[in-house]
Amino acid sequence: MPPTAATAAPAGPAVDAATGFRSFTESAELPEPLPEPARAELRLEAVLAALSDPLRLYVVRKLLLEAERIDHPCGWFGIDRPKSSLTHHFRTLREAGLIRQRQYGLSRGNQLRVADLEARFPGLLALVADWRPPAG
Amino acid sequence: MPPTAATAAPAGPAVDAATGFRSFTESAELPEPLPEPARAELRLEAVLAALSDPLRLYVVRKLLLEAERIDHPCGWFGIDRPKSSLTHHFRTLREAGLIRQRQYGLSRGNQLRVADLEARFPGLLALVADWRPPAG
DNA sequence: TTCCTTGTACGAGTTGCATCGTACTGGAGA
DNA sequence: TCTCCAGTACGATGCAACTCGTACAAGGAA
Repeated sequence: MPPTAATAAPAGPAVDAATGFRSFTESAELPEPLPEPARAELRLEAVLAALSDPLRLYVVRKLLLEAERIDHPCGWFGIDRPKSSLTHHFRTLREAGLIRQRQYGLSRGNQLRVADLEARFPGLLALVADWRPPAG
Repeated sequence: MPPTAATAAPAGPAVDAATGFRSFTESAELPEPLPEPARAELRLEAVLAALSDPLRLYVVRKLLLEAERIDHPCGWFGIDRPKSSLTHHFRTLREAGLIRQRQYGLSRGNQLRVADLEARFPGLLALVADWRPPAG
């Protein structure tokens, strides 16, 4: 944590002009993530509980397969549920340590914690990648 | 599945005289398992939900590390809970497809479905083996 | 300033799960 | 036959999670 260096940086991260996606190549420009467990604090029970819900499994899988270096707001996932329900599920994922959330003005970027998860639970994300939804 | 061969076998499996443990080297002698999902029916969500409970994680890990070729009754695990609670957790594990249960007269043998789990969810059991209980 | 958008906070209703006491079943041994 | 024993079945309780509607906060654009 640099004491004062980041304050002069622009408010948001670099944005691809064509896609509107935010890039993570320059990590110094990013706003601080919302509260989350550190890598050493990740609990297998909590991670598995978070992944035992098909909706959250879908979110994690979509992030894993389609958003490796880019984060996306909640609306990007195309889930037809009330906003308050999505808030609940994304917070569950963040508190279990599966995703990192950053605030960009209005929207909130969701990024999978690939490195942390692979370090603590190697092979787990491969199981998520192989998953298929129950019926459809 | 041999059509009629197993009917003439003795009631129980081979038992080690020194330890009292039942061996699975002669599978033809075993009684039929209790109802369980077939390998192709295993659902990742259900398996992860079953493993999200620390008590069940402990049971699966103990079976994985200490009972590879042998099954054990519920009492063997040394869990200080009422019997009705243990029935609930072992049934949850069986219905999710993690363990196989066979009736030997009075007691019921619990065996981890290592081959099925490795085939459907490779690497999952390695995560269970690395798990450590929360505090103690 | 006014409106739109993204998402949170709060609360209520509902469901499901964990826990456990009690009664019961069915085999094994004295 | 009588008793013990491993485990089930049933029902009650309490708690946590899922779902959702509504109200609210805050940035961005007209």
